[in-house]
This record gives sequence, C-alpha cells and structure tokens, in this order.
Amino acid sequence: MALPTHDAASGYWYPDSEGASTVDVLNLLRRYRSAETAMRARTRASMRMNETDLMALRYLLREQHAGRAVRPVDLARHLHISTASVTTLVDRLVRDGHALREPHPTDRRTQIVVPTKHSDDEVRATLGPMHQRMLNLVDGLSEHDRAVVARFLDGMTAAVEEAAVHDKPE
Amino acid sequence: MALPTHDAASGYWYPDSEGASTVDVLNLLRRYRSAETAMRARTRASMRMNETDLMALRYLLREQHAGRAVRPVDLARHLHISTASVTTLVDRLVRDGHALREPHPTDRRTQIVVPTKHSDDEVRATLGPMHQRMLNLVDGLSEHDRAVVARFLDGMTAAVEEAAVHDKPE
DNA sequence: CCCCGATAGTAAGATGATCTAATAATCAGA
DNA sequence: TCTGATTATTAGATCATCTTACTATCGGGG
Repeated sequence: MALPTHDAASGYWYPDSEGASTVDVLNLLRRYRSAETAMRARTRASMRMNETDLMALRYLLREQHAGRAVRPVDLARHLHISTASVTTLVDRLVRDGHALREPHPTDRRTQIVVPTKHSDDEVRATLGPMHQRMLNLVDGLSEHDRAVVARFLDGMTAAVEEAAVHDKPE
Repeated sequence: MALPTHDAASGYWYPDSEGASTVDVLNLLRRYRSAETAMRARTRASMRMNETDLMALRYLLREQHAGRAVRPVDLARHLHISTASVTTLVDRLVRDGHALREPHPTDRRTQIVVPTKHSDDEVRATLGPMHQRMLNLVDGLSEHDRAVVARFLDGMTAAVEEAAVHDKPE
C-alpha cells in the first residue's frame, strides 16, 4: 500500500500528495477504464474467446446464479445483436464446451442455454481473485467514504446517461 | 438532484439511504461501466463509426492537442492492431472526412495522420456537454471527498492490474 | 560512399462475427 | 381452428481484422 506511483501512459497519481484536482480524478477514472479494458482483453485471450462471447457467458453465469433461465432471444436483447447472430454465438459456446442447449419446459419454439460447470470454474478462477481484491478494497473504506464513492459513481452515471435524453429523441 | 432512484436492470441505489454496502458500490461501478459503454455506442451510431475508428479518432485529437504528431505505426501500437489494419483504418477516416494524411517532414517512409477540424467539432459537440457535467460534478466535491474518490479509483485500478502480474508472466 | 538490416506502409487473400431476408415450427388468442 | 406473433435457423453479404509478401526508405558499419 506504500507504492509510490502508478505510472500509466497518461495521468499520474501520487497517493501521498493530498491535492487531487478535478482533472486528476477524471484522469484516474479514464485510467481505471483502460485498466479494465486491458483486463478483459487478457481474460479473452486466456479463454480464447471474443468480447461478445465472453459477455454472453458472463450473462449466462449471472442469470443462472439468480435462478433465471436464459433463452437465445434473451441473449439477443441483452447483447443487442440479432437472433441469427445468437444462433452462431451459441454454436460457438457449445462447440467450445462453455454452454449447453436444453429444451424449454413449456415452449417448444425456444431453448434454454445453460453454462457448463467447466466454464463456471474457469471464469471464477480468472476473475475471482480480482473480484476479491475489489471487495477487500471497498470493505476497507469507512461507512462515510463508501457513501462518498457511491454518490460519485451514481452522479457520473447520471452525467453519462443524460446525453441520451438530449441528443437522441429516437 | 432529488431524484428518488436510478433503476438500471441490476443494482439499485437510493441516494438518501446512507448505507451503501460493499456490493452496492461494486454494482454502481458496474452500472457506470455499462452506462459508459452505452454512451459510446450512441456516439458511434451518431457518427456512423465503429469502435476502433472512434478510438483512433479520439487518440488523434488528444495527441494533436498535446502537440504530438501521430504516424500510422503509432496508431497500430496504441490500438493493438497490425499496421496493415491501420492502413485500411486510415483509409476509412480519410474517406469519411475525419482525418488527413500528410507527409512526414523528415522520414519519407511514413506519414502524419491529422484529424480534421470537422471531426474535432463533431466530437466536441457530442462529448463536450457530458464532459462538462462530469467536471461540474467532481468540482462540486470537497477537497476531502475528491481525495477519497481518487484513492478509490487508484485502488481499483491496482486491483484490476494485479491480475496481469500473477496470471500471465508472458 | 555503399551495402544491409531494420522500419514503415501497402496489397492480396483468408478468417470470423455480424447483418438482412427468407423459412419453418410453434404459440396464443379471437 | 385459423391467424398473426414469436422464435430459431439457414443462406448469402458485408466489414474489420489477420498473416504473408512486397516495396520504399532510413541509418549505421564496412
């Protein structure tokens, strides 16, 4: 925790100097964004998957965890791709042992896409430690600081979403 | 600012209730991520560009602002694509009026890729107001809160980057 | 001064993920 | 029971990327 500096390409941050200017914060946010993107690229590479397929798999795992069944059309809506593309996407997931097609109990037009235990293990092994580090970090914050961070993230989300309201009435 | 709730698909947040749990914060971070991704998709759609081309253009604008010339090979390195792909990428940017190829002053093997004023205006018009809202938000924070947020972002970045150290010695 | 390895951009052809349009099966309500 | 809506699939096209091969240029060591 006593590391002097993170020296990403753009945006330095010295944890000792108390003064974090406004642009510092925005640069840190951008730096986090880029670190997360790089992390996704690594995960993708280590699992030999493309971005969409990985997002699909994570969605499958999340929904399974929540006890909800996922049909191909749900994937299409969540990922904003056509059902035709989902067909080939699920083909890939099944071919590579990440998911299975199972019959839907009541609707014979559709199916249920289920992640395999193997894929669950693999994602957990890859993302688990990182997730744990994140949890630890936030856990270490005081109640007050957590609220500060929560308000910040909520506000940033609103700032980003507001663009949708004004620019595109469609 | 007295809005009751942001109700994204996953992760609710009530700004009034003081208790933001650890998982709340992580959900808010994920929600911000997804809002930002959606914003990028809107920008891309409104400018009729794909993700890589938009990232390239933003890089060109940023570097120009910093007074640095950008060669095709710089784009290749920054975007992690081959120089062959950069050739076609710059072809697209030039075709659509977003950039120009200019001769390099000293090295005749290469060129300089310059963003057009038009593209500058367009990006500024699209992203400017959002950026302003973000600045205002962070500006509104107290010195102390800004430091809290900065430490949080710095820590999260470290948590995400640490995966690279352990998992992939390559 | 000139060669030669390194660097830069481009062309050609292949691959992979997406799209649209058309089709077939099934559902659910009038 | 028909009929319109929903769902998945196939076929064919498009688009961005890749690898490989090639050409032009640079810059340093004989």
